[in-house]
This record gives sequence, structure tokens and C-alpha cells, in this order.
Amino acid sequence: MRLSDTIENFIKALLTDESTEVELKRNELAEYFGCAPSQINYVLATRFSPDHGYLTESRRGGGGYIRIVRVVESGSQRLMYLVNERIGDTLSEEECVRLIGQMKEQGLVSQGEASLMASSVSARAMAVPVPEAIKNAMRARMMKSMLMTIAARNGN
Amino acid sequence: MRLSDTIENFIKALLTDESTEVELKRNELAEYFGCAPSQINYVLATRFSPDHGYLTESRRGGGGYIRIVRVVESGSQRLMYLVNERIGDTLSEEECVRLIGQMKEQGLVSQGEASLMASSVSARAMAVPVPEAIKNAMRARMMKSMLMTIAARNGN
DNA sequence: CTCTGTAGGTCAAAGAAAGTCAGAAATGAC
DNA sequence: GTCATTTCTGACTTTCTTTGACCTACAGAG
Repeated sequence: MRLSDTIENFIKALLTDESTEVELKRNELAEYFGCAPSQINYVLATRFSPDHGYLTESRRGGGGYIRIVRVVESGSQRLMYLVNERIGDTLSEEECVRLIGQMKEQGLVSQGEASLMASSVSARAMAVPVPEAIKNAMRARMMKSMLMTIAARNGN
Repeated sequence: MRLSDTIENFIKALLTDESTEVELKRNELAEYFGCAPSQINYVLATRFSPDHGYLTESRRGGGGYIRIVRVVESGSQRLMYLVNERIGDTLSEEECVRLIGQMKEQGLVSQGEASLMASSVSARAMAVPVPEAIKNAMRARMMKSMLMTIAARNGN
């Protein structure tokens, strides 16, 4: 079996039904599996990305760590669908507004969350000298990022 | 746990609901934690800055001291300050995270809103080929826009 | 007023730990 | 066997923490 798969399984074993969250030391893990530390980053990038339903955060320096959070899908299937299928690489402000409205109607997000999302992707918020196409690419990414966060919270 | 975190917690434990202010001796603290006195300055700089909602003053020489004051402001005061004074034309991701964390601690925003805001201004969400300076300009606008939305919701 | 001891401030350098990225190596499809 | 994709490594980078040497300010004694 591939090392990457072994490490993937190891981490997933730590994420049981009860604990949706683990904290690891990159160097310790690498030491344990006898590989380069950067191998851990590879595993995180290819198997624990948001698209796979995970969020990661980390800290450098003394006492540094890597934290991996599993997004529980049960209550968030619809959101995951939006993230993975519906939202592509680009989204206009109008599409964002429409999408947000739909999600609110379906009770996927609260009123407060809806207005926050809308204000973050609004033309006013993004009024900097950058082509609209780039802004729309950014809107798509921002929406995905925010929905992942909401899905993660709902799953807790 | 990191020494810095230990010292941070120690100081925060002294700042209860009742006392918004503590006075410490730098050398005594350093002695107590068995570290270099300048470590205390590091903790103050990285965890008790104005962005974190604290003010510090000190005095050298015989009978010297360090005083730490937790700033107490009303929610709307804080929001207005952030929008009109603190957030200028540009804001890095780190600054955003710090300010958001502070707002959450002060109960200005819920946990959900805080993570939503953080994810919208995250590097991941904004990963498009645009100079960092422009992204930071956008972050400032986005933060202001979202804070205004929150202020409106809070009835202000 | 000056001297001296006390106590905090600054800054650069060392140490600790994670991130990045290009390229080598292995694997799989044809 | 060749080519493309995936996996893996190592050198280099960035970020956060901790320490120590040196600097500055204040108070009290003389």
C-alpha cells in the first residue's frame, strides 16, 4: 500500500464518530512513518482538502501544530452539493444573491449568515481596480469557503 | 503548551469581570515563570495589543510596574471605531483574524459569524492571481461592509 | 544637583516547527 | 516500452517563540 494511503487511514482512524477533530505535530508524524515532513502536506492537500470535506489549520514556530477538522455531512449534504457541483469557478454578484436567497429559504443558513455573505461579495465590498472576471472567480471561492465553514458548524 | 500561552492565561485570569485592570512587576512575573523578562514584553505585544482589546502602560525605575487594562466599550462603539478608525484602506489576513477574534470575545458577533467572516477573507478564499496589496484593500472593504451589516442587525 | 541602584524597553539572533516548490521516483494506462 | 499522473523527497522559506546583551527612565541618597 502507498504511504500516502497509510497516513490517510491513520489520520482518519483518529477522527472517530465522537471526535471530529485532531491535532497533530507534522514532524512527529513524519518521524513515525519515516518520511519527509513535506509528505504530510501532500497527504493533507490531496486527501483532506475542503472538497474532501475537511478543514485544516496550523501554526508554525515553537509549539506548532496541524489541526484537521472533519465536516460532518449528515446535516449538510445540500451545502456540500453546492460547494462541489453547483458553484463552479465563477459566480457573479447576482448569482451569489440568488443562491444566498435560495439557501435562506431552504433553511440552510440563518438570516444573519445570509446578510453577512451577501455583504462580503457585494460590489461595494469588492470595489477595487480588478477585472470583473477576477472578482467573480473570487466570489466563487469565497462562497465555497463560507459554505464549507457553515457546513462544518452545522455538523457540530 | 507554549510559555507565551501560559503567561497569557495567567494574566487573563487576573482580569475578571470585576477587575478590568491589573498591575504587575515584570521581573517578578519572569522570575515566577522562569523566563527572560523580555518574554513578558513579547506576550504583551502579541496578546495584549489594542487590536486585542487591551491597553498597557508602564513605568521604569524603582517601584516600576506594568499595568494592563482591558478596554470596555459598548458594542456599537467598538464597531464604529473599527469601521471608521481602525480599518483603513488595507487590512492583512492576520489583522482580520485578530480583529474578528476580538469581536467574538466581546460578544459582538457569534461564533458562526466569526468563522464566516474569517473564511471570506482567508487566503484560500481569495486565491486568485491578484497582487496581495489589492487583496488587502479588498479585505478592508469587505470587513467594513460586513461590520456595517452586523451593526444594522444589532439595531444601530 | 548628581550619582547610583532599580526596573522596564529594544532589538537582534538563535531555536522551533510548519510551508513551498521543483524535480526525482514510482505507478498505471495504452 | 512510452508517456502521463501520482507520490515522495530535500533544499529553501516563512512564521512564531525565547533568550540575552545592551539601553533608558525614574527615585532616592548624599
